[in-house]
Amino acid sequence: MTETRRERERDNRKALILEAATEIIKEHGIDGFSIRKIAARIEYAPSVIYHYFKDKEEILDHVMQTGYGKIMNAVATAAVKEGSAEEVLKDMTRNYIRAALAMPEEFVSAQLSQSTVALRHTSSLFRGAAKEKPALAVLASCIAKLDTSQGMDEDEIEITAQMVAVSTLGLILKLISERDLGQDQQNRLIDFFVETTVMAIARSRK
Amino acid sequence: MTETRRERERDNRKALILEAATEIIKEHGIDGFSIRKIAARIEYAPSVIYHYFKDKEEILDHVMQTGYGKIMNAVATAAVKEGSAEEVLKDMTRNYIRAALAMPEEFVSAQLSQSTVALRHTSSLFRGAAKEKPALAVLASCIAKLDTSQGMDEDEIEITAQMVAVSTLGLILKLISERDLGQDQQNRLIDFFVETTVMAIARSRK
Amino acid sequence: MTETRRERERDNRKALILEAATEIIKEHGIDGFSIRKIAARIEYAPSVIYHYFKDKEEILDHVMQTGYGKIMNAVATAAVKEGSAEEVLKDMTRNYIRAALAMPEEFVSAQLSQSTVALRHTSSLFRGAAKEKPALAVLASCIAKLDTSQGMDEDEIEITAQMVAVSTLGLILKLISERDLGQDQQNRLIDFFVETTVMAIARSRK
Amino acid sequence: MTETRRERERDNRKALILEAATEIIKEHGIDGFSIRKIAARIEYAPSVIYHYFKDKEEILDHVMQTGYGKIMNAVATAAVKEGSAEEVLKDMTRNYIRAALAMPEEFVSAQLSQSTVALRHTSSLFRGAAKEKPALAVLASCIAKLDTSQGMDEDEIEITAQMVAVSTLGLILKLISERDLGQDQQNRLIDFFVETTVMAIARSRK
DNA sequence: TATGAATGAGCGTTCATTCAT
DNA sequence: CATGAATGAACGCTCATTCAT
Repeated sequence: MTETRRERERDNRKALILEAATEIIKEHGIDGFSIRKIAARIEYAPSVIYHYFKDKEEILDHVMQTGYGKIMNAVATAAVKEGSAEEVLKDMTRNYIRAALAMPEEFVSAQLSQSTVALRHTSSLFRGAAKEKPALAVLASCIAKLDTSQGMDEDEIEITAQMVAVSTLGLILKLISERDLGQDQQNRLIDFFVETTVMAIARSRK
Repeated sequence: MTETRRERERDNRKALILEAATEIIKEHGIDGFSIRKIAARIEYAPSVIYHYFKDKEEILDHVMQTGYGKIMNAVATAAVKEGSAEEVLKDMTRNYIRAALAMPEEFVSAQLSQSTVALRHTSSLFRGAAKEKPALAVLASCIAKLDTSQGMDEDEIEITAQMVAVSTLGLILKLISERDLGQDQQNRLIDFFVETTVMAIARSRK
Repeated sequence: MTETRRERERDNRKALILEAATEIIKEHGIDGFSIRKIAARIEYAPSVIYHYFKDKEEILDHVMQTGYGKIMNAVATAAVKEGSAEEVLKDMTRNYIRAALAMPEEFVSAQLSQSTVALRHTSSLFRGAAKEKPALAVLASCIAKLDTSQGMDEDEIEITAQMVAVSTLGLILKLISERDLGQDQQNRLIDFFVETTVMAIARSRK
Repeated sequence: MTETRRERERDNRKALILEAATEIIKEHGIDGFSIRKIAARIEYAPSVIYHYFKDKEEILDHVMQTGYGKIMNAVATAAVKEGSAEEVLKDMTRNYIRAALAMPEEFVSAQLSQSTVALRHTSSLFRGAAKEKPALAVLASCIAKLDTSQGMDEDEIEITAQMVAVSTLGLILKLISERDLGQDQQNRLIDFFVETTVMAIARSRK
């Protein structure tokens, strides 16, 4: 029992640290993130952090994993909505973009980290990815529901989903990089992207 | 004569520094790049570097311009080739992807760096970018030559070019991230991407 | 208890740093003063200093406050003595000169430094300085007690105090510059200065 | 002959360097003064400067000497004017202050430099200084002409001149230190100082 | 005479990390 | 479990100076 409470407390403190880390990444970017800033924020000595995490990298890995989860939720939300397959696909893409833009630093670090931990989550181009990766699976199943997908085999659906995924990722990353674009232009680009991408798939077989 | 030799030697040394800088960026990314690392690599005192370049930024600028030049060359090569507009567009995209994959670390760090210097080179989503950014200009002019572009105004051509650019970037970045994919799958993805993207544009107005 | 010992040790170390800082200022002047020189002197790594002080400025502030305190003590000692206002004023001036001569390098560098930190402590010519600057306040209140001050308004008392202060400062700085003068001549100059200055004020309104 | 022309050219270049040095001190202060900045300004390589001057200090010494000369001229100008002794004394003091404020950095460095070269020029508190130091001589002769000086012996006149000199120096240094005072307050202080100082001497013996 | 190359010391500051307590 | 002390490396940059050419 005592054992369990201790563990709970320990987990609480770990969560506290990760929370602080996330906020710092949000505010200072991935490069401005440091153990000492976490310590300052949670009002502990920097060395305390090493009781809970091996090193800086371990913390980063945790933050990325959490971020990935948030994005997945956003995508999944669209998936369950009603409407034509086309509408659902547009919604999903839009949600994905919006969710990513809402946590730009976390997103970028998650997507681009070369750390093994991160790659385990984000790799999505291999053959069969649509079966292993939940995000891709949702996307693929949505594409499969389009009228035009009649006649597409599994492989083709997967690769189409992958193309949508990478294209969207490209847009998001550029939008994050060039965050000073202005709201108008940003919306214009997103709208255009969503419309043309979905339309392109919808028409691809006609 | 002596004059010229001196200049040559000076240029040699500048090149040496830039070379070292490029390697460091390859290994440590743009953020891990430092004057002192250059100095260590070329086995000179750090202060020497300031004989040849005003500051860190100037070096970065040179490196990025060089990298950018390589990419531009690859793209331009396709631009002058004969063939239908569609063929040229496909070639250009392919060349862009290949060129980027040939210098992955440099490319990634340049594209994703938030540094002002880097952004100066890579920003391409603002309105009017097609006029300022050579790479985008080439792409736009190519799109303008497609049959389907009849009736597209300048704005629409620009935003289309931007969409092609970000999508391609997304693919490249993922291909670099997941470099263990295997040659076959990589080719398959690139081919599919190029075909569907160009086709999508080619059909967009019909 | 342990708590207290720790604090004591911490304070000890802070004092050690400040001591070293003071010595360095003595030897190299305020502009030759550096964090790294402190570190070298106390034989610690430079970064240690940042455990105890926020930055260079905070250290300078402490050092100057201490120096200022010594001077103030000397002046204040005279202020509480009995005797005619004239006598007190003479004593004060004399004590000020003596105290300054006892810590020449510190005094000079503090008085002449253009650093914001130093100026914060030494500026005294602005309107209203007599209210903000303790040293000037003491001087002004003493002047106000002279018979001749009848009829002087606050402004006039302040500016008179300022004139006494700058004149005395001038004497001190020259005495420090020309430290090889010889004791006799030094005393002669100080005596003459004190007598004539006080007398000049004492008679100014008659 | 050739010899002489060479020498002339050499002197020209030395003067050029000193001129540049003076400007730099004016603009960047004594601490911002550097060999490299001189070199940049005269558009020569830094190392050239070492052909003409042993080191940084030698340049500084020259600059100070020149500055001293300028001040002396300002004081002398007043000395030859007509008017009552009191008026001349006031003018002299005012000119001295104005001249010093017009070249603050040079003045401060000259007055406070501990370098032997500088001290040779600025020392003025020793007994007999009024005979050796032109500036003090002028001041003393002026004081001697005041009505009140009847009965003052040489020694007393000298020490009075010394007191005027150090007091004025004190005012100047503080005015330079606190350069942000505002023109009004600066004028107010100078006027008050000149009036009260001269009056104090003029009345000292009555 | 003048040059450019080069050095080495120095600056304030931040950092991840270790360790004894 | 938590602390504070401490380290050593790293950062960009400026400087006075030397030296071979």
